[in-house]
Amino acid sequence: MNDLVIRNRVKLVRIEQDKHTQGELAKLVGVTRQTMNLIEANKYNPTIKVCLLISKHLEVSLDHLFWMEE
Amino acid sequence: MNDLVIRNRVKLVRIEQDKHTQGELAKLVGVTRQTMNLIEANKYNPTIKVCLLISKHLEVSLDHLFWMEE
DNA sequence: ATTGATTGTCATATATATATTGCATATTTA
DNA sequence: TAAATATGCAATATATATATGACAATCAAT
Repeated sequence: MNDLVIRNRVKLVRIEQDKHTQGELAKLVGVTRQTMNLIEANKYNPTIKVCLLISKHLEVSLDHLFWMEE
Repeated sequence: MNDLVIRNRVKLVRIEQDKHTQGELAKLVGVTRQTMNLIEANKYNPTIKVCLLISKHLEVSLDHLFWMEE
């Protein structure tokens, strides 16, 4: 439809916190590591449910984690 | 996987603002009215892209619009 | 009462988010 | 420097978000 891109700083925040591996976060959220990998690489457009779970486990707001670019 | 529910106040905010009809908001966001209807009825788990577009056009934060309940 | 606009909802089709398995490459740690 | 762990990324399968078209129900303004 539009060519706007969804970006996130999941990987950045996860690494900064040095608390979970990609696989651990995936497990906490309830998705596979591959799905988390694609989300972190900004190659997916995840559902709000997954985003809310990531936000919860990383303890940062949705708005801080996800945004739009043109 | 889990039985947690995603809720939103899209309809509430839209009606309060008295600015767009369901169909107009759908068009602005780039989805069909039916999709917007299901989102407003909390029967869908929309993608973050759609959520960000709704948030943008209603001019409220993601965190204010979407949350989780157990 | 009737018309027009808005909304709820159905049934079917398509696109894509997510799962599964597997393997190669980094990165860390002993 | 080897072994263990973490990450990136294929290919294919499945579940579900979204589209399409249509119609009934609700509500507002005649």
